[in-house]
Amino acid sequence: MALGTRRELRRRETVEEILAIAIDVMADDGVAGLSLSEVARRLGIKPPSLYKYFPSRLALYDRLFADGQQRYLEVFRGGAAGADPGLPALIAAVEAGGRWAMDNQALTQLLFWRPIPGFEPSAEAFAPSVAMLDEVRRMLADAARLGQLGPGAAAEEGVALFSILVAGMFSQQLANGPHESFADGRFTRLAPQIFAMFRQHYPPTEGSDDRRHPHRAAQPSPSR
Amino acid sequence: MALGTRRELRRRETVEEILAIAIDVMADDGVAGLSLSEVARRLGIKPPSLYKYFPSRLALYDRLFADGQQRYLEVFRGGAAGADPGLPALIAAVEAGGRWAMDNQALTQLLFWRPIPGFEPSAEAFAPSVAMLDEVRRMLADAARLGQLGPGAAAEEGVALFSILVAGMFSQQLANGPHESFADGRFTRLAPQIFAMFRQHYPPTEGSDDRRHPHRAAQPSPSR
DNA sequence: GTCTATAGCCTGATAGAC
DNA sequence: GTCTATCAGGCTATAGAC
Repeated sequence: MALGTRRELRRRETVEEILAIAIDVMADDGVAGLSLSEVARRLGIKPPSLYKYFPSRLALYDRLFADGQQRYLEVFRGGAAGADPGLPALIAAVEAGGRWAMDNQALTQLLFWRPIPGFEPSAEAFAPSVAMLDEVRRMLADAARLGQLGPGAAAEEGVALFSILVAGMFSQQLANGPHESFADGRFTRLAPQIFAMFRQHYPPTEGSDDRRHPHRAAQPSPSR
Repeated sequence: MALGTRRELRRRETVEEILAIAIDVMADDGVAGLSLSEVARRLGIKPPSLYKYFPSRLALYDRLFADGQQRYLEVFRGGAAGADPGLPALIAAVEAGGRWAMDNQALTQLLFWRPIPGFEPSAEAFAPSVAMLDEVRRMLADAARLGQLGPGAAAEEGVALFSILVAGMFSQQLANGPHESFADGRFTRLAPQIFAMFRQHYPPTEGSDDRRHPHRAAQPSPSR
């Protein structure tokens, strides 16, 4: 359903407009300060008309959460795409995600914190978040397989520790330097040290297939 | 001024009551959902009466921020008090702070995040936060002096990295497991690993006065 | 899909009586 | 320091005309 008839195309455009305005309103008035009346005002319609597109304020939050999570996931994957597999891909992905987070602070707060009591994202809206975690786990497993990290990095504890590092970096930067860029931020610019810490905590095991640092444990790598 | 006449004592008590109720309201309705009317309702007075104690809603936030920061600092120092100086004191302090954070989530959000657009804590309210940072820096310097950590740990970068670790642990736990305790939380229970990571990143230098681990062998210095 | 009208709340803040 | 009265709005949401 919802094929590309002109009517439905127009409807989609309006929904996208509403979402973009809602993000602006959150940027101005805080995530919790999102109001349907203000969105309607900026869109040039009356508040009741919004109910043709979203059945309630919480439904709007849910859609914002779902779309934000989805966009973050895409940016994350896009960041990984250009880099070598394993740790380099993961680092590139986190950096791309960090730039997006600094450019989309209201959405990031909605995704990473819990600023709206009474709002629980629906399972559907939460799906990209689960995919995100899998993505990280997969990249950590790649890194372990490639001998860039020890095997523990891809276990539950490793994934949790990694998420703490990333969340801490984003949180501190958003709270204490929201106007600084990812590259220059007092906290986000420490990303390389953060990754170094993680690597030191899960160092590659001795005999692993480390194609990235072949000089370390000089072994003739058998050609396959 | 403000000596202990009966009148002023009573006034202080009322102010304390208002602050306690305000914290409850934030716990129920979110940090941004704090309303003077609701506070008045729960206190059993009419909203205008509140203005005898606080000149505005933002002033109430400022006082909540100042008191919260102060209490957190006291808990932090109290946690350090019982432990050996240096790293053990720092670890005990962070753990005490973490337990307090889980028990005072609304206040923690006000202190660590920026949920209220338009609210900037006054310099006065911010003072304990500065003292807090000094406290951490001092403890890291102690740890370096005692040979528990390398000297870089107490430099600006080390303090920032440490704050990222702590903020990440708190943030992830508050956002993803607010009902779990500090000891059992999926993220906060990883505190020992977090500290281990930090120590690995700033390992004690060779000839330092390491009274705590005199047996330890040389470690490679962090890559950089 | 837009509107008007309205219900039924809510808010922060001030003036001024007591 | 408490109150009433009031200003001057704000909000989500629904009913129903067009």
